[in-house]
Amino acid sequence: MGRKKLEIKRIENKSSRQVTFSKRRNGLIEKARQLSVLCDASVALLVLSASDKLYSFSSGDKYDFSPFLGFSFFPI
Amino acid sequence: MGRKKLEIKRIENKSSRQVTFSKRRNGLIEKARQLSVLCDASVALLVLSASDKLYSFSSGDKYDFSPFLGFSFFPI
DNA sequence: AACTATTTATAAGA
DNA sequence: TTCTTATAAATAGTT
Repeated sequence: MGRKKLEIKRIENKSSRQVTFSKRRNGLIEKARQLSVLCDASVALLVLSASDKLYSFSSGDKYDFSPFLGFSFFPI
Repeated sequence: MGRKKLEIKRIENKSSRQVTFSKRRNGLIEKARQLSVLCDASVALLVLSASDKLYSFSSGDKYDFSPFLGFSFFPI
């Protein structure tokens, strides 16, 4: 999508990468929410930026992912 | 997207809901993968269908979400 | 942060 | 249910 087709490989330019991260992270979270609503599905999504900021979504109806996910999230 | 605009609320027709689930689940997983590659982000995604089938994605480079997620996933 | 030209995702239909 | 296609939505590059 967008003015040009983008190859799916690491974006080398740092500011472009940050802008794309912000746009696509928001898009992904919204898509996750839509899937859970439209299809009665439980969805948990965690995104960790390269600078270790955490963004997440969890549909908390039938199952609840969130309490444990905080702890599951660890460096290897 | 698609022939008509779709309201974001539970799809009542069961077969439509299943078809939409399958399409959007695949789309969401692909978007998660792209975000992780493009932006050097760690992403973990869990999707549980209404009939309790699990689908997941995890970018396993800097952080590894998957081992714990299996256990984090519980009915409330 | 907004815009908009394009690409991509997908709702219906075949 | 797999493929097609018209259309809605996301977003890459621009301002």
